[in-house]
Amino acid sequence: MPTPTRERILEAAWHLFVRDGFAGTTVTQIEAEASLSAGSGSFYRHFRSKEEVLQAVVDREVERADAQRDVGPELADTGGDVRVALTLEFQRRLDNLRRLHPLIRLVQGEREHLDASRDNLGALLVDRNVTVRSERFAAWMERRAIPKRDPEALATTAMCALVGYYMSNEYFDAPPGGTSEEAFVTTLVDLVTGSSAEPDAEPDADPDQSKEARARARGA
Amino acid sequence: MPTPTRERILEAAWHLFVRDGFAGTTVTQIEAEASLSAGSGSFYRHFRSKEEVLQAVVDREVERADAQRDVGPELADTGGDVRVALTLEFQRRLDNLRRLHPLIRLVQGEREHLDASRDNLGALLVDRNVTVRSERFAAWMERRAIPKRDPEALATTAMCALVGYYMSNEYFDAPPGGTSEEAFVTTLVDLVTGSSAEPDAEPDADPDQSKEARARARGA
DNA sequence: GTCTATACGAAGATAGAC
DNA sequence: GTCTATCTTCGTATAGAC
Repeated sequence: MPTPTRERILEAAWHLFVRDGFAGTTVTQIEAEASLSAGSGSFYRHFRSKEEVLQAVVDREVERADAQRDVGPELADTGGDVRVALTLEFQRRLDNLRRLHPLIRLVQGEREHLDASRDNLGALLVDRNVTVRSERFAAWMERRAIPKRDPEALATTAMCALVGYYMSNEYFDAPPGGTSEEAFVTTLVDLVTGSSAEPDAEPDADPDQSKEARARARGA
Repeated sequence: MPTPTRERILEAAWHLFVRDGFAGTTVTQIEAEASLSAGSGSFYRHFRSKEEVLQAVVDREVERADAQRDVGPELADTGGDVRVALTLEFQRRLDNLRRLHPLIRLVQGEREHLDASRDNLGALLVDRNVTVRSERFAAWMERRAIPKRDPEALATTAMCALVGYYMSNEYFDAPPGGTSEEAFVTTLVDLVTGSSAEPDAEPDADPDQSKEARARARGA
């Protein structure tokens, strides 16, 4: 069964916008990539303008991203080890940001055409994550697994660190400060759990946060 | 003494690129803004192409930013209070990022034309800051003013948090997670100094990190 | 070095046959 | 719905007088 033309146009536009940007893509290119005659206005039987297809493409991708959020292996099987759970969560968050990179870049570059979609993406990338993470932090604080703080502010700060690491990395094609992802995640986990990197100087009050646990978290 | 035409063109291009982007700006507009006859090719007596003036504009702005780095009141007069010093430093860093926002946006949006400048800006924004901050962190760790960690990784993580907060804020026109800048900075200072937000649960080992010190830092 | 005038090409969009 | 053909606009860049 052949793909409807409208779908083929959306797919073609998505690929071309990601590769060449909105301004760098021509309707003629989109037509060619969608197996329409290049230069014919057949495109315009399906969308009124190039801007309209941009809107449609971005909305579709945001919807897809929303549907696929939190897909992956369950995180419940960490044996209650906070460090391991945090490490996996942070790494997954970085993976998610990287996966969404084409969409983020497109929305950012074409912000003038995409006010509504930008808000949707912001809610998806930032606010929902802060909400989820702050609830988890609050639960851990209740169980005294991590030091007590304002859960919302802590979640925001952790998420900002992850976004900043991802951004610096993608912008400049190099890990910021030459710090590897592993070292970065470990440090962030240290900060959130209130544990020090050097066991010598560490009070080590909570037996759950033992050396083996940290080693496990680093190895994962 | 009249400004040389070349300077007027650079200034005009800078303003227009910031407002409308590179693709959204025409040579004719630049000529008009530089008090040349619109549509005449007088522009081309000074630059070979629109791309060339983009390069020149960005290079000039990066140079300016570099020259003005670390301008501001001295931070030495914090009475040796780590929390106060960190709070001021972090706030200044956010101010710096905001000040450089037009340049960052331009370089980011036009990355394809600006490979070299992008590297310069990356070094300026990220790597130099990590270096400076990690040295300061190392000194504080030596004096046991903050918990011992890998100074480079800590500096990177703190800087990523600041970049992430700034980015989320600018992208989405709202503080991430609804967390105010003040609460964010306070939390980041808490994390770096290893102090908890709630004194009840705090060991309070170091007398220097007293309640008054924290109050002072918050008020600043 | 600045102007008037214009060449040249690219790209968004439409008309009308099939 | 797709095609061929074309309109129209706009923007880079150049030619040549002053």
